[in-house]
Amino acid sequence: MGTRKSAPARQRNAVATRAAILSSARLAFARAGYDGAGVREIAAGAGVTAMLVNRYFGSKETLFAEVVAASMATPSILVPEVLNGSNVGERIATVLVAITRTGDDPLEGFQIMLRSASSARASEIARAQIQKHHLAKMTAALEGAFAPERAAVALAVVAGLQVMRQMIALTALADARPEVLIAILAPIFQQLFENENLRARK
Amino acid sequence: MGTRKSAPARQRNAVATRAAILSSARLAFARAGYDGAGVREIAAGAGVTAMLVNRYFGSKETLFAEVVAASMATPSILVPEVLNGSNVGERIATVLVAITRTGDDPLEGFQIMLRSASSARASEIARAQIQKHHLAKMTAALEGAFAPERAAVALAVVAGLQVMRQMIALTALADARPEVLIAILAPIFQQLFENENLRARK
DNA sequence: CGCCAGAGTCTACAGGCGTAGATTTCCTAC
DNA sequence: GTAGGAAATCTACGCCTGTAGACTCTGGCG
Repeated sequence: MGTRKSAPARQRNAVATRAAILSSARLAFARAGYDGAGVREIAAGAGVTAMLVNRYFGSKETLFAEVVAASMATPSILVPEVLNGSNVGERIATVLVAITRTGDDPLEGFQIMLRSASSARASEIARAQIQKHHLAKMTAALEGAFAPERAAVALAVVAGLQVMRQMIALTALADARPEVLIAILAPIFQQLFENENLRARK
Repeated sequence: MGTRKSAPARQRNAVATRAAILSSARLAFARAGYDGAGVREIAAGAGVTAMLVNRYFGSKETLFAEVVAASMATPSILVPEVLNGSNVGERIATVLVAITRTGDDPLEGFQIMLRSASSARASEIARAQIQKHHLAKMTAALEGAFAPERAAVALAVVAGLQVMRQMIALTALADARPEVLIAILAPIFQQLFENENLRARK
């Protein structure tokens, strides 16, 4: 790897290096969580040394915060545009089932959050970002009573499915035929996003 | 056996010590997950030294497996007895909302699993136990099509709520009035456990 | 062509981790 | 009352962690 001569591509480029570190960190945190991913490992993934990571981001925690902010800022499903129209439930369920099968990109932010949930500090960071980026927009897009709670429950269902299907890998979920899961999940989201269905129960 | 003198309590008692270690480990794993809980910390919680832990359980991983097995074997909600009768959804939602408010005992097994989900090995252990203890019984108790998938989705919803409400602590969920959450969650479980609602969609 | 800011690395520390082997302490049964 | 053996501890090893400070190298500018 360390060919010191003949200028191997980006050799002394601050912005590119920073981006490489950020990208490597996102991958590492998604795979191992905040505690599980080491600074040296992240640095190696970006082709630099550990110290450079701290030189650019100050500390591992700051780096994590930046990664989470970036990951959460680029959503995904449950975006406002999808929350309206007919067949909400089925449309969301279809996308969600497809995505949680392979562990695709769009839910990387959730993945990082879930794998880092054992660290109190990391959870705090994730909560702030999820509320700012996801909950706020969803709540604004929802009509009817208890929009924040319904949005949060929807996120919880997504998180739960991701945990059980991808991380724990329950066979019943991992091996299920997509149509079956969609049939089960669609009514859940339909109910959460249909305004008529909810009324105050004071 | 009998307390011989004054009260050094358990001083040299194998079974009591073993139980104390197991109990301390359950607590530690629930708070910090598999990677986050250290053997020395677990030992200190039981009033012994680290080496004794390994002497009794062989290794940290074996200890974890035993803790998970014990925690999962003593459920909790979503037991077969509750899955029948009318108002299933509302009954389950009520219990679940009450439990996830304080982080009570019954879901300790889930807590351990969720906080340890970043470790591949720990997830594997948790999956085996959850399938053996929870999924098997729930599936047997459910009638209608796709019982395993419906049971697994129900567990996913429980896990998601626990993650978002207790670990990430989304304010919308943590501060919500119980009646509101129950009103939102009840139809979800009702739908999952009502047999008539599901039909093959091949 | 020389130089210098800044990109990048090296060495090192202080501490934590899981665990292996030898050693000490105490309960119990004869 | 004493020997046996289990219960419990002590010391230690090798590895990994995050990060601090001093260091070297190099690309672009005057």
